[in-house]
Amino acid sequence: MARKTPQPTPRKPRADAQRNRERILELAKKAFTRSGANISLDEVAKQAGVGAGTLYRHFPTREALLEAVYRTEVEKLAAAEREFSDKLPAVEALRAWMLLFVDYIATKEIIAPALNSLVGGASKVFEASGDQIKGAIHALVERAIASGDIRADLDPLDLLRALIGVSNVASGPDWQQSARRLVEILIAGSRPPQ
Amino acid sequence: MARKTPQPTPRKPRADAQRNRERILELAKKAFTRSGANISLDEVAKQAGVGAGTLYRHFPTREALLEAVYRTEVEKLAAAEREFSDKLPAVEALRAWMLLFVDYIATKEIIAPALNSLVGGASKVFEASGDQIKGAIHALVERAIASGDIRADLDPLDLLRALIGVSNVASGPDWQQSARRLVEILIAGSRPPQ
DNA sequence: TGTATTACGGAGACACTCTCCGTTTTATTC
DNA sequence: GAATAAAACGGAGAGTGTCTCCGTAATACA
Repeated sequence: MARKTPQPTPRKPRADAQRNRERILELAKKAFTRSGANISLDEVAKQAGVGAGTLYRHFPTREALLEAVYRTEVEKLAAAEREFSDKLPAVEALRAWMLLFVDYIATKEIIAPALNSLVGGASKVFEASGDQIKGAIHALVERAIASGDIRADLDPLDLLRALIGVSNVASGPDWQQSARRLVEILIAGSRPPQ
Repeated sequence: MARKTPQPTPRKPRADAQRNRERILELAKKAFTRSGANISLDEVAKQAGVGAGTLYRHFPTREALLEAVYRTEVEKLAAAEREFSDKLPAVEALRAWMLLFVDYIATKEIIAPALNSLVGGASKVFEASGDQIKGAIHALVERAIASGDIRADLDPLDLLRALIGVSNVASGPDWQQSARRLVEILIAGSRPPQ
């Protein structure tokens, strides 16, 4: 009967909690995009019109907040993998996905400074949401290997590392072009020895 | 006549200032290597046995300190470029240098978290010392292009970005191997279309 | 040795992180 | 529509790190 409550204490979650959570996410994304991943969390709380305690209750750490903010985007990337794999030849799918990854960062759908502190430190985003990303590139590479377009001994994570790396050096007006060129280099370098 | 003093007020720099500067650098490198690039600077000052004011006078920002700490290493990288270029065929020189770069980070001669905060933010290391690094890879790539081993339209900085990127994801016991594999991928991907 | 200059040091103002707990809001019960 | 207990709020404040300021000390030079 009870749908989502395994135990005898069912209680509808409070509406204000839900509201606040969404509002914090919304304002946090704006703040991160505007000022980078190191902005004061108290400041984010203020902008969202909540107390610091509320923010920290919903998101215990900065990284938890970052992860929540970008979870949607990460899921979109995972979805794109499925779509590309359905519609495109193996190598094309891989290329398209890598370019999409780059574009997400270029257009600040995912901000580079976020990846920066996430990947750099003892972060969790690329362990939690990261599993999705890893799964995506893993599937793409596997298919490309099966089709014979990519060397069999290629570790998908190598490519991912390089991609993330480029996003770290995201400075200068040229960087997006550079990222695209790098995708081509990576793909070319991943082909099997003829 | 006067060698290093453009103006009429020549005065030998104070010995204690020089001593302190060196001592700070020495202890800072240890501290960075041990605890990462985010350690408290007041703590570094304490370990070096100087006041916070002294540390900040010598190195106004965290990045200034990081740059000074790693300047020696950066110069070694630049020197290695010259040596490799002298002794090795173009592609081999490029490969050797890229591997050396990776090794420096692997062996903590240059710590990855340092590069992390350096490259990510509005850092200066890869503008100041960075010129040396850029110069090195530029020379290597240019020679490899001249010898026909590398595509003529390759931007040397693309390779550098990828290298730095990998160092960011420096986690897990496998990462050094991954970095080496990536170097091979990058080189293979940089060859001219046959 | 005297003196001008340079550098030192650490107290303290300011900023950010994160927690604790008294107060308020909400869902539910009657 | 109250009454009640549970859930969530908010912001003061303790803890920590950053960076500056300026009275004091060390040094180079005459």
